[in-house]
Amino acid sequence: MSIKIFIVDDHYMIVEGIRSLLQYQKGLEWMGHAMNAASCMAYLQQQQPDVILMDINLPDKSGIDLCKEVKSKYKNIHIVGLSSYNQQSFIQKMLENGASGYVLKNATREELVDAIEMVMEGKIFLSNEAELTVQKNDNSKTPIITRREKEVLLLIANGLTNNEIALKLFISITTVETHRKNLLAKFEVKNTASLIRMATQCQLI
Amino acid sequence: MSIKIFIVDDHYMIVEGIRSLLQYQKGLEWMGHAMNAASCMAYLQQQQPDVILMDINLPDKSGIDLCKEVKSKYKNIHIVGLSSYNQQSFIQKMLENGASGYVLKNATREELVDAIEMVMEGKIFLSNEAELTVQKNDNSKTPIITRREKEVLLLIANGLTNNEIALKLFISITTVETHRKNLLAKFEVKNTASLIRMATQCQLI
DNA sequence: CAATCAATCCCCTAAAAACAGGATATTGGG
DNA sequence: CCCAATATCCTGTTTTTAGGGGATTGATTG
Repeated sequence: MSIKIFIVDDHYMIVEGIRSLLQYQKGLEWMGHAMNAASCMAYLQQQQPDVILMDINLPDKSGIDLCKEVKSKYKNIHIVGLSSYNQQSFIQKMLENGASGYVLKNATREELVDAIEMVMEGKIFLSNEAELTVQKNDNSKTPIITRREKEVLLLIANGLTNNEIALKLFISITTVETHRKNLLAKFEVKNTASLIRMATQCQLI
Repeated sequence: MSIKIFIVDDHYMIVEGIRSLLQYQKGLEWMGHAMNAASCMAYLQQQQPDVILMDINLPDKSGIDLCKEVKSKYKNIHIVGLSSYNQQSFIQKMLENGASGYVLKNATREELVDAIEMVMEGKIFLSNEAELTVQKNDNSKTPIITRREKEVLLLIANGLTNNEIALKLFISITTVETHRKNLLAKFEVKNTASLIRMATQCQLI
């Protein structure tokens, strides 16, 4: 029985490219594609593929979120993340949200087919380069910050002072100072400039 | 006579996708593709296409540089930039370096064909969204800063205090403060956090 | 249940940055 | 050569951060 493949990507060229790469591959059945998260979910109500190739960047919501949503409703669907960015944080988040693999958009046909077959066997597949990235950045410098801290961080990035943040969040200025203190500690920096810089690099802003 | 098309992109999926999109389009002839700048230049020594679709991000050099190189040797080749990023700075640099058009990777077949035909007529083609970006950011908010100011900006971004910057640049701390003051004024922000944020957005950091 | 973590609040001091309002060389381009 | 822009320096005041101590509450969780 063929493995049923579905693609979610808003780039025609990618969709066409994958279709073209896979079309004469036996054992695979092309079910179609969606260009955004909403139509993907709508499609899944009618039919379920075995494997979804899913772009990280969709117009209506991030592939990372969509991944979670799909997996929570359809446990048997295997998801392979698809992206041109070889960024550790994305890879990790996709896997945390239930993805079984991650393929870069410069993958070859062989890599793509491998990925599909491996995730069907319940294994994890990562593109060569993606795997390297994970290893290289595994002891990632991105600190774990709490929800509140992130909130404060964003407001700091927007140029608000501690006082303004306090007013906005209905908390004491001393609390804001504490959050800020913790952020500086977690990012291992000693002032606002570095904080914003690091946070930007960690794509938290 | 058919328009001869050549593609430079290191993503198989994109190359396949474009080939697939254009293969039954009459009036177009697919010449082949290169996966990097070097093999593109090598190919051009043998044969010259009419239009090159060129990715912005290549493994060995940026499409922006390759664009310049190709145009300096082969004036008659029309170049269409190809990218998933809809970033004004890239678009502008491609055009400055002799590109005739810029297409996003989520373009439809029609858009792609339009682009190719338009640039062959010597016109400029920009994807709808790319055009919007150019317009929106044309009166760009990126302020003009002096060499010294940029130097100071970078050091600020690296987390140095005014004092440390003063020591490093062999200038008085008051001078650093002045530069900082001017930076805040030019970026129209009122503290370091916003400054670093804006500077990052303007890709100055 | 004890322990941990998140979020809140407080005090204190010193350092740093923001803001105001100047001045003075230097220099490159019209 | 002159002017405008750049870079430099100054003296103030006020606001904001950084960094050092804490403490309390509530939720989560092994």
